[in-house]
Amino acid sequence: MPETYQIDYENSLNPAQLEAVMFDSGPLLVIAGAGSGKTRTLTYRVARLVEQGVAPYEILLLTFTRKAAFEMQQRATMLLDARCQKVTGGTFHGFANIMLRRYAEHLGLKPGFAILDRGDAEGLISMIRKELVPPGTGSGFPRKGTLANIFSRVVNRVEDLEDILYDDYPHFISVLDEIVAINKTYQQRKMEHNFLDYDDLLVFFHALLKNHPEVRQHISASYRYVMVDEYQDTNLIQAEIVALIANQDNNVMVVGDDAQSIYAFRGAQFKNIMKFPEVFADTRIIRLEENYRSVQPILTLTNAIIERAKEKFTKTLFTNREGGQPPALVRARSENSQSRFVVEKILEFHNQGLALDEMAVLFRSGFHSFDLEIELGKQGISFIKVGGFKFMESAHIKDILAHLRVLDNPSDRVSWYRILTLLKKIGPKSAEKLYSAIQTINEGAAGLLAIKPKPVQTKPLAALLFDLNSQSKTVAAMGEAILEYYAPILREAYDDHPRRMKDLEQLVTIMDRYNELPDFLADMALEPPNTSRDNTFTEGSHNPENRLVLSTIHSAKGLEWKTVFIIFALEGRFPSMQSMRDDENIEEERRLMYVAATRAKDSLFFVYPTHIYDRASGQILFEPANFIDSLPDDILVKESTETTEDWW
DNA sequence: TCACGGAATATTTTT
DNA sequence: TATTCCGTGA
Repeated sequence: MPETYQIDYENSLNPAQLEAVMFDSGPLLVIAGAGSGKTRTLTYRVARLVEQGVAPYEILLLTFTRKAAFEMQQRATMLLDARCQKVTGGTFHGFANIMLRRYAEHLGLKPGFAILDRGDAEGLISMIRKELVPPGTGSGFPRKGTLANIFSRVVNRVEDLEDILYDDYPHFISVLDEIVAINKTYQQRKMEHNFLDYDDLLVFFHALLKNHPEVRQHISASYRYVMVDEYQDTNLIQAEIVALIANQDNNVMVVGDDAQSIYAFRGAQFKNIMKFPEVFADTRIIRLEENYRSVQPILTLTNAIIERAKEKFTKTLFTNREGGQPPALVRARSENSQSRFVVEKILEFHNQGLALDEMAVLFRSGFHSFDLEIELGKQGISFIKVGGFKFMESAHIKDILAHLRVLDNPSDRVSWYRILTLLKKIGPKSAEKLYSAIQTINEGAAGLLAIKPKPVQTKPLAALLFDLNSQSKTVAAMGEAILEYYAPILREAYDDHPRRMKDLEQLVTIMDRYNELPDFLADMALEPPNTSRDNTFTEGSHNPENRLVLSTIHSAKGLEWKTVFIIFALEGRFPSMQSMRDDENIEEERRLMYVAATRAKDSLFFVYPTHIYDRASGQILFEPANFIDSLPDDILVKESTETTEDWW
């Protein structure tokens, strides 16, 4: 009740935000439109609860990335004080990991389980594929990455593998049996080795809450206030986890925007938002509709895009930002012509004083920017490309981690395989033999030393592992030793080894914070080190070197730029060919277009090339994206890069 | 059995 | 662009 608050909420927030922040107990759904101050609202509410006397550790703040959780904690701390750092914040996966280690025995799990990151999972799958499928099966068979995707979808969408294949990978239907067999072995092998992949973390945590009421009650009672960010991106399992944890007090606040749900391919159900008021009786719904980002002409257009969506919570965003030009749809005659148009415009803006990092080029898929990248290179415009899988690839980091994994879990076949094949003259076959020999000896990682007919090349590795195994070193000291051993291998394998070596040195610095090897390894899987040059770029802040941003739309979510170009706004590219089969997918593409367009503050351009040959379908693409093209001329200007219409 | 080079292939991404 | 897969020669 009306105490005096330290923070001046009333003057810092608009009425809708204020209502959400002051909301006391019970279920609350906040529908937060693009650019409406969603994060602000969440952080103020955390601060407010703490200020009012709620114990910080009784607040659970679930997000999709660690960065988001961390940022909110920081901001709340700045608003109030250090108490906010004690809020339990993290990702669904991170929280599941902690709970599973604590309650592992209830599920018959060993608490020391290792977490497989995406690369590990692919490695294991690839191994199984080689065992089960004869090598000649070639191009009609999914690659390891695709297999990992398929298996993950089965879990996240709670569907049969067969259905997933029919829906998303019809061209692989002919090898259904083999894929099913690989999946079965994959699931078995994880359990044999005490591995959990990312999906397992959620599945097991869900099972823990659902099948063990006493555990559930205990967890539920510990977290009396639950908050979930980006609720439109939760899948069924995550939504149930939220409901199970909240069950005790029902003090659960979820924040999201159904119009910005763009992760259906990994199981996100934007309908979770629609259903929230059904699951929780007496849900209070608050809409944040004031947009603080875009000028009116852009907002008019984005409202028009989303207005045509089939199913949505109705809301109309408004802004007080005056002025601005209507967005443009620009036709180019070829991909390269599109690239040159974008480059020209960027130079134009830049010459007028707009910094490069105030502009972004967005696209549906990573490869859409290839030609543009070349063109930018020619013009000497420096850029940074965000999105794609790069950050988890970094082979050198994985090499180091594999050495540590083997120490932690000597039956980790994937890691053994990795570190053995780094050695000269050791390929798959030799690695396999050595691995089984090590398992037979059963002396842990040091077992490598004890193998009788041992190839000479393994000697240095054996010595290293024996050394690490016998002496009790700190985690960081282990890292140092491995690094010393690994340096020559690195130098030979990569011509950019100095940069990679810096990454590794930083990895050792991170290791210094850990006392226990298993803790370090778990964190590395859940929170891979941000060492690559690309990751110097952080959300919301300007990239330090003032470079133009190229990004997939998925990676651009939550960010904003003064000027935004959306390229390949072309039927068959965006919306993508695969999505054009059914309505649900088309709707997702529409939301994706909405997310892309709402990134722009001052100017917005859609560009599409014509005469694009699509290899997969054999068609020539030339129609502009219908979501955009169908909009009335008074809110969208249609242009062409050619004044003379010599198209053919 | 391994290493290397060329060809084919590619949604979207977080954990 | 960059990664993965396959065929070839040592």
